[in-house]
Amino acid sequence: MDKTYNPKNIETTWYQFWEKEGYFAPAGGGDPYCIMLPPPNVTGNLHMGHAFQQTLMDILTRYHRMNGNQTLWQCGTDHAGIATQMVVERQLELKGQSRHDLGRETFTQAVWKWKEESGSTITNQSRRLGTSMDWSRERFTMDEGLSDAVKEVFVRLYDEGLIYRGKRLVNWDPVLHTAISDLEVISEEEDGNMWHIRYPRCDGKGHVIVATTRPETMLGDAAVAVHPEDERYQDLIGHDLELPLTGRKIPVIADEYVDPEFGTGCVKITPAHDFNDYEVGERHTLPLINIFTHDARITSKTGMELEHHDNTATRYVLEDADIIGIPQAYRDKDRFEARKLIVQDLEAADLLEKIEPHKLMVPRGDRSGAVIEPYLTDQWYVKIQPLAEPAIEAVEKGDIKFVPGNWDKTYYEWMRNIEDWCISRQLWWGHQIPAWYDPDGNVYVGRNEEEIRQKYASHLTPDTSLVQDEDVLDTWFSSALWPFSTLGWPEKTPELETFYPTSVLVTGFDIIFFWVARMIMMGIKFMGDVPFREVYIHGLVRDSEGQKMSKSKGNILDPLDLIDGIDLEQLVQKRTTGMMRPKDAEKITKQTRKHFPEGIDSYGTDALRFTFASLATQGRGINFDVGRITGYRNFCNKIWNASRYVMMNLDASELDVNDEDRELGLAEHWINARFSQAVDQVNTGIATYRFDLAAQAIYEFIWDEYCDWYLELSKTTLTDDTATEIRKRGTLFTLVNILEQLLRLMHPFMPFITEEIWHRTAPRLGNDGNTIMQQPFPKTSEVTESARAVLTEMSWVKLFILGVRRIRSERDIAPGKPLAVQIMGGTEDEKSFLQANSSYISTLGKISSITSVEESPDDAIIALAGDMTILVPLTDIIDPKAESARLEKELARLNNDKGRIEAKLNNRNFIDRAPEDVVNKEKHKLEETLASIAKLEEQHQRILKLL
RNA sequence: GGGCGAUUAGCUCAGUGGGAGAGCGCUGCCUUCACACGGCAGAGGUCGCUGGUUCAAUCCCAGCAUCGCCCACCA
Repeated sequence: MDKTYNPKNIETTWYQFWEKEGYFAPAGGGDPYCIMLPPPNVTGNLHMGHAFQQTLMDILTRYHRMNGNQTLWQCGTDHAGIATQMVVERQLELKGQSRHDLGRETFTQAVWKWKEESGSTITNQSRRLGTSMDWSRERFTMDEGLSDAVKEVFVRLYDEGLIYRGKRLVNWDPVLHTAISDLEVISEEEDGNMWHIRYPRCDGKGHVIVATTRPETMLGDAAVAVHPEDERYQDLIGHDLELPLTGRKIPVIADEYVDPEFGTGCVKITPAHDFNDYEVGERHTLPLINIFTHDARITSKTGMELEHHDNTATRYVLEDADIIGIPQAYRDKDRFEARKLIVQDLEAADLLEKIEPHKLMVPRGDRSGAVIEPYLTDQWYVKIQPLAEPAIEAVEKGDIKFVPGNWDKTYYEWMRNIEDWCISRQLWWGHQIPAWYDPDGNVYVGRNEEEIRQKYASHLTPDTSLVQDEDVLDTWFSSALWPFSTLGWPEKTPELETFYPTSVLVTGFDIIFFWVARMIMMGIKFMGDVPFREVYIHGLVRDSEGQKMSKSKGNILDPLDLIDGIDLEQLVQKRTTGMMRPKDAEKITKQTRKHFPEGIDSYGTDALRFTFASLATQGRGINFDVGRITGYRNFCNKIWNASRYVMMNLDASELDVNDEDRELGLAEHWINARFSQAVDQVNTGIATYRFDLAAQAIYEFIWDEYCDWYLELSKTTLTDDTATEIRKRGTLFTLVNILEQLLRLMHPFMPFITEEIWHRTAPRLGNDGNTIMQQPFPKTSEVTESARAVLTEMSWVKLFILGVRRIRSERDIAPGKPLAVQIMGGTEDEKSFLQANSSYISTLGKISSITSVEESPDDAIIALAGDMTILVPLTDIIDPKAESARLEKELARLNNDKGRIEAKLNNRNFIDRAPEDVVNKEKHKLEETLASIAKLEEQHQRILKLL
């Protein structure tokens, strides 16, 4: 074996082997265990969030597979409507083309082509992480099967009246020309102004002042509202105002929506361009006056008919620029340009009271960055209330459990205030809505045109032409079906039968609303059961300073760079290419050079995975510090070298470790008992999704127990010429046996290094299995009385050794110099511990002799091991001053303890009310402390004499 | 405005109603035949503040301060 662990050589080889052998597919007859991979965008790249999440899922998957479950990790990718379409549109842009130049069919073909080319990027990146997904079952949300499921759901919901089409205000992206959901709108505070505009009264009695952050929308005003009880404006209610610049008259209405305290107490009402105003308009039957085009330019359309708006009683949609009274100068102008003109004109007409700087929340599309416009369009909606109610109930009843538990509050909060889901998007890439229109505009919904012609044969003659709705469905519509569509629904497949409901969903809190809630609703609706029993919500990966990782901040870490390493120049280049704002390049370059002066080292997959596991605490933010991964890379090396030690000793010995005639010493019994405890901790950690605690248990066991103590203890036996053969065999066996079990314990966390070492280890124990993946997870053993005795004995032995080491270190005695040690006192147990383990103690403490004395010599340094006093007489080396100071410090600490315990025990209430065992514990503690103080005090007196 | 959460060693974070922990960093010693990606020993914290409950509070409760996130949003 090499002296240093080198992950590069082994990782891809093992992965290819696993995949080729089909080890990722469900097998065996155990209880099913299934995880659905949140499908990443098909054209995306694997980022730290994916890597983190997939590591956790892989740990669960490998763990359950080893525990004998029939385990499926269902993988696949998402077509990601807007994101993917934008990527391809950007490519066209470079060629000076738009999607309209190609036309819908050619464009979607181009997207498919791009999907075929780049779709494997992210899945291959996943493979580098060692993820044991069942690639043979990989799905894509626009697969034929999944598209069938989408149509099926749409048609059934429509037939039940749970999908409808309506003209409503939506969040309109004027760059992408599509509706987007509330969740895709990001509002951030920006600097703006508040314009105070005078609206003249028609009766000539002056004017009222309205304030707005968006003066251009005044063209679409349908009224001015005041609070019904606002005394200042009672005489105005019902009267008309002149709407400046348009020649229109608008009424003053009374509505409780108005806050009389705010501004002048007069609010302009623009029903077609503001969500609140829309509702006010609905209450007062105001017309919807649409002043914008799809590009958010001022409309120039004329000759339009008044359109009846059928959702409410009698509301009219006004879209005709002449009727609205839009001055010629504004028509076709961009909204921001129009704003300037309008403000100028108002000023010229002396209708502008004042302009105040004002901070406001500006809504922007999360994909395009464009300012979102509330805009009146025809869209498809899912009536959500009937679906939300059982979904809320499922969590209330405990059919679904959130981990950590308090996420259910967030879920309830959203689900109880949920509004109908707008599912149509004006894109070309996605599932086209299965609705067709006849020439009269009547709508027919069905799985395909043929079905519709049959279903509606009474309405349709064979020669009636039908045109399919141009819109596509929101990406999340198909994602919502993922837990059952991937298993074959609407067919009744064996996989569906076996794996639905799935075991757990592992996801970030950022998509609880987008995805989790919708899967729950759809799962209950169409499968009659929840899609998963548990939802484990993990934190989001941020940089070391807690900042979100983003291209524009230039703080992105690529998980593959952490695995393979990257030099500084390449890293800088990677971070500064393809940026939205090239200006930032300089700053990012500087920052990167400062943070990573040497670039990024190669750490290997296992170190990265272990880092992720150890970071998986319950917090919301996971701050990823590269220093952390260094520590776990070192840990991998530690494991590697511990194994190397074991192998070297096996090779050096002629003993057959598989011969069952062997004898175990205290160290062997001890490490076996400790191992069982470690397994227990790992089981608990995984069962409670505390991957950090599980990882910590592994780390501590290996480093602090197996390496620091057991390996050292084993040396005393193996190098002892007087040790018996069966004793040495017992030691060798325990070394390799614990190692082999450890590898299985660690495998879910670190698949590669464990597989590699396992193949060198397991054969020594007569196990010639093909892969560690298919080996059983280690079992715990019961903590017996004798195991407890072993733990007690060993901890005393350690105490003794630590005492000697401290004496050595604090008095600067050379580490190699053997010490003559004297002992005094001690309980019968301690005396027998010492006798039985003198070999361990002498070797690890580098002790030349141990003699028992009745009285302490004056010139000795002291340490305590329980009741036993350890003395090292060192006339030539001792510095009485230093030793006195050390003892004083130690005594101060003990006296402090003594004071605290005595105060407790002197408190009557404590004696009376505290549980008996707590009181006894304190009494015992006091005895020990007093005894220690007595011993140290005595020694202190002796040392003082030397001064 | 509504909701959720955080505040523990220089940094990043675990943790428990009854003796404050880890990793990294730091200090000293050690190139000892698994490992310097190492070994041994050590320094360092009034557990945000103020009250309350309790025999006992870093932990439970209330208030405050600071910070963060989500949702909504007053024109």
